[in-house]
Amino acid sequence: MKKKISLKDIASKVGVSTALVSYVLNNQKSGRIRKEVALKIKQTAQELNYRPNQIAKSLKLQKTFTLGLIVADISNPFFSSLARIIEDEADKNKYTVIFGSADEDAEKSCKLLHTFHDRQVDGLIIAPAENGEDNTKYLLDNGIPFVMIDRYFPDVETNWICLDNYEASLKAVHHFAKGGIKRPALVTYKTKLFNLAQRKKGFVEGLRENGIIEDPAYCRETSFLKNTKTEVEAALEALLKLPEPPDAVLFASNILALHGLRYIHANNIRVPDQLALITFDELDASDLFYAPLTFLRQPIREIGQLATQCLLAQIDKPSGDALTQIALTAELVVRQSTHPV
Amino acid sequence: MKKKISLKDIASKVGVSTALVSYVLNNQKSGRIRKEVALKIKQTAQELNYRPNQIAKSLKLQKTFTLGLIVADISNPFFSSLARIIEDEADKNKYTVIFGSADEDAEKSCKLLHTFHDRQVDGLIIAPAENGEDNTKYLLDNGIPFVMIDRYFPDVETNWICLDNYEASLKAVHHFAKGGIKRPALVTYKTKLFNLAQRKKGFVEGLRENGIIEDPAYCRETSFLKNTKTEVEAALEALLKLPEPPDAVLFASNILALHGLRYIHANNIRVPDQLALITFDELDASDLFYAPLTFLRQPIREIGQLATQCLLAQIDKPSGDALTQIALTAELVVRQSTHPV
DNA sequence: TCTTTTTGTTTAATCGTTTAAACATAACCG
DNA sequence: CGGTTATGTTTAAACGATTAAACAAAAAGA
Repeated sequence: MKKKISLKDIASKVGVSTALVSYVLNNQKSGRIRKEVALKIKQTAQELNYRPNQIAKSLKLQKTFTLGLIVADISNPFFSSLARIIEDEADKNKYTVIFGSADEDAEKSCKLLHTFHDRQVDGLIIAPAENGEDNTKYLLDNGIPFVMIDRYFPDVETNWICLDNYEASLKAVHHFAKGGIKRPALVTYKTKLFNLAQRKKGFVEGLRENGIIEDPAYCRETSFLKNTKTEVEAALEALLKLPEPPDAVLFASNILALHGLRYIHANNIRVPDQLALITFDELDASDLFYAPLTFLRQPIREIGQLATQCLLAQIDKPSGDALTQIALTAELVVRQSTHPV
Repeated sequence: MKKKISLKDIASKVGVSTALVSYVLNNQKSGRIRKEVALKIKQTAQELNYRPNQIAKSLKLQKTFTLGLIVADISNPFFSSLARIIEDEADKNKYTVIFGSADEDAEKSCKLLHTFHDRQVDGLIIAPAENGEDNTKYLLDNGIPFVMIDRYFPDVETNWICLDNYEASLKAVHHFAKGGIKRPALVTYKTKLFNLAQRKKGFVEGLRENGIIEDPAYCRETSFLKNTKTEVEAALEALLKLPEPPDAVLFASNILALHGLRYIHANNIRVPDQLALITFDELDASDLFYAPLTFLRQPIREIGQLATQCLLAQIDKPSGDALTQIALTAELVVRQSTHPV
């Protein structure tokens, strides 16, 4: 790795002090510097292709212009889309993003958090893991600016930008009911994560509002961290074997939907006649499935942008202790999987 | 942002110099330091929850333990999967990854490259953009370790880990031919990028080897950067309107395939009877399409791991000027879209 | 002419580490 | 006992920037 040109190199070439070079290149003390000298410095900097060492700058200024992004898995399309939007928004403000996947594991999340803090990131955008309350405390104790996305802990006061998951599920069930569905089922994860809890709660409330009796047999929870595929398959199999099988399923995430659809497809289950479907999040597959899928679209762009803006605002004005807590509305995109043609 | 504990804090609390603290915490001069003092320092560090400032460390050591990843678009599942693998591989070696999306634009790519270089990344993994040869020169001139993935410039000597795209296409055409296909078409991008050029070349060679006369009408190139969707649709429409329409299509990327499939689905084109299909890369949709898709699977894990390892090796031993250039084999996953059941 | 102000530049400290070299003090040796 | 060696710790420079403060010289004012 060839050594980069430093202020010193320019200074010695021009025959001035590094201080002067720094002043000139940062357009400071503009009135006081001899024009010829300033010009000479600028030219030399250009000639030598000078670019400031951001590490040195960061150390001195106590600011890295770096944001840390902690998600469950960057290869999950939901998070990678979010990452892209955050990247663009950060870039607009001259920030760079470092990322890490925590695999829904509070310990990994904690490790990443430390790694990023050690690197002096100016702030963090986090999709926290289950049981990640302690991590949050660490962030708060150390006054590290951060925003949560996708989920949050209702008992901890933090900034967050999330979907209104309760309302989204509710909307889904109402849509089912309007279409004549009598026994909708829910396939979700077994987890305490607030966003998923709310999805379930909304589902249950939806049943109530439509006068459908809640029966736990219609609400299946699969392992969150592993065996998801086989458990989703098992869940569907169990549902379909019920004396009165459900006539609709709401999948609480894109991953669940994907596994579920594979099963449904492989077993020639007729959608929507035999089973109407709604999924959280869109899949590539959503409109390619023989019965294009009705789904709840998250406003990913808004989430990413608001989260980044909220974070940057916090970084710029650490005093502002007003919390930003935004629950955005999901759009129900209606297609054939709930619409017998 | 609360200030972090520094070596100085520990030093003054214990009553020794920062040097000693540094030696102790880095387990250096182990023989020479009084055990009680060492213990005291370690305890105090623990108590105060000391964590070294990586920025300061980076500045001093001229090493950041950071890798830069430049892809076309982090939200493209191909690249986000790669990103995840690179992340894990980097993490195993105590590196962190910063990423940027260049949108297949050499200028954006150049900007990212500078941003990352300014931040003193130890090396870069790059999916270079069309006309990105100059960027490559910059990297070489400055002795910045880097590896290319997915594509490379055959005229520039660099490290790269890519798919053997020529062979992959060839394989696809042979498979078509074996299935009785007479007039396979190709839908690809209009670009000089080597990987896509090779995909085309392999396709053409496949035709030749199977005694099919090459006809430019069966090889459609869509805009790379925008309007891809409409151009793919137009391409398929044109193909199907030919006096002798193709009986198969090879899509040269996941995005092309996605647009193509939507068109095919919307227009009730029968797969594989009317049109057999092979795609580069898997989609969520691949096995959910009513005729599950035959596709060319890239060894993403291998690409990511080899690229990271190659980069780290370069960083550790900059003298080693032997080039790593690896073309990996695609696996043809055969399913119904080329198999009338 | 002597102060005061303005103009232009340098000095030196600082950010938080690392590390060669210097410096004490104690132990060993002939 | 004087000189060497071993042991334990500190000093100080360095990484590459920023910036308050000091400084010097020229211009303005009294």
